[in-house]
Amino acid sequence: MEPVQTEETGPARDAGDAPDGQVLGQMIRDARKEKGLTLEEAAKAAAIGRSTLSKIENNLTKPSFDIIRRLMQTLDLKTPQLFVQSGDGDISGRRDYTLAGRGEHQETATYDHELLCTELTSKRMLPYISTIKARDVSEFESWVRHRGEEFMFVISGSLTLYTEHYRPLEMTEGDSVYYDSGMGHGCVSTSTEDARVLWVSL
Amino acid sequence: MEPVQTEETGPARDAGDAPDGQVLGQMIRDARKEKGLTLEEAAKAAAIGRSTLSKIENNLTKPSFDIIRRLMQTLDLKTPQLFVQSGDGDISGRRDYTLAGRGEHQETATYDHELLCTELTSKRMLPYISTIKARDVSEFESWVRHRGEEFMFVISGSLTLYTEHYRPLEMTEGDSVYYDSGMGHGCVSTSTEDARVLWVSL
DNA sequence: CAAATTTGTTGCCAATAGGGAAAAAGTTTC
DNA sequence: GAAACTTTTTCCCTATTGGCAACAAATTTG
Repeated sequence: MEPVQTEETGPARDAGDAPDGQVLGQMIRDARKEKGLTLEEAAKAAAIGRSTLSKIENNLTKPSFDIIRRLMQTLDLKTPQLFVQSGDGDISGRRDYTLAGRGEHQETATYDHELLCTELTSKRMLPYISTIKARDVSEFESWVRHRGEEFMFVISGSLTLYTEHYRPLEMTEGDSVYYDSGMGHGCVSTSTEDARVLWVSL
Repeated sequence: MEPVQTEETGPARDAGDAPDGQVLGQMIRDARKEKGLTLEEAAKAAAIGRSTLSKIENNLTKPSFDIIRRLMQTLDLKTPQLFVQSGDGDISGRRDYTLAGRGEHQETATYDHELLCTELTSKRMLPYISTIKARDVSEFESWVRHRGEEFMFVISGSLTLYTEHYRPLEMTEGDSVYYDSGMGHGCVSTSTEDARVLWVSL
């Protein structure tokens, strides 16, 4: 079988189509419409003037940071979309898949990582499958720690997840955990076979 | 066994400690220092005046949206932290886990979703395990479609993933895919048992 | 189809952000 | 410890934002 792995088709990159200069207003307007709010309602909810909102939606003004924040709250806008910059690209209309066991391997002292969907470089989440090599906490010289959030799902085996501020968490097949990866953390296999987990970090 | 599921300990919520009025400057300063940049270097890199940056760091001015964006690029600031509002909070120092099969169920015509780690409401990724009920594309009245990115991992069984712009993708246990969820998409089980997948959307 | 009401857009003006340059504070060097 | 240099803060000024209110457009009502 060939290492078929990635495809790049479809509407692909709409380069300069980011909230940069223009589209921001449109995004906000869409969000507002989607919630079925009028300018006045939305404006009041966000505690800003309706004119201001109008101007923002028509790109007649570059909103300030806190105005944006208020709008995000009101309209349930997710941060990511807003910050797409033309250049660092989004994944509009893209797809990438990885067959079981065909990810890109990367080994450390305590883990054996298999990065998934690596062809899609501009994606925002980082998924990988890891085989836990560590068998004892002492094998970690230092905690893994990096700003962001992390989700972990136990594919097979069982393990203990150590996280700062908390007591160790015993996990087995099918269990999952979500945590602030800014906290130090590390996994240790407790099953006879090495535990395998799926990690998604952000 | 009791429905033990979530824990809230550690440094937890620092309530009004959000970038709201004050802390934003501190965050930016920290980020800059961490990269070992001087005001001038950072300012130049972000294409803004050094005085401006100084004022922002000292909370003497409320930066505009695009200034913030430029800074985020330059300083590798992640969006989430910046937008934490006192109230909806971030997940700093938090952790939440879900034991196998104990997630919050949510059913649709074609899927049976089990939401994971739901106690951590302010998390940015949305992980859930789904059992694919659909057995034929025709069962989808319309594609699922929502702005964002999505990662999927096949836990068991096999399925066909239909996505707009692409030919259907056959997947089995251990395969994974990452795609723009703005594209219409839908899954159909092809194995005798219903396929189970782990989804993480953003 | 005109009046009434609601929704969205434009002027206008006070308040303030952002940049240049000078002053102040902090470092290093001799 | 003063001089030389670097880094940060403070003024000052112009450009823009954001809100109020008047205006225009669209929708509803009688």
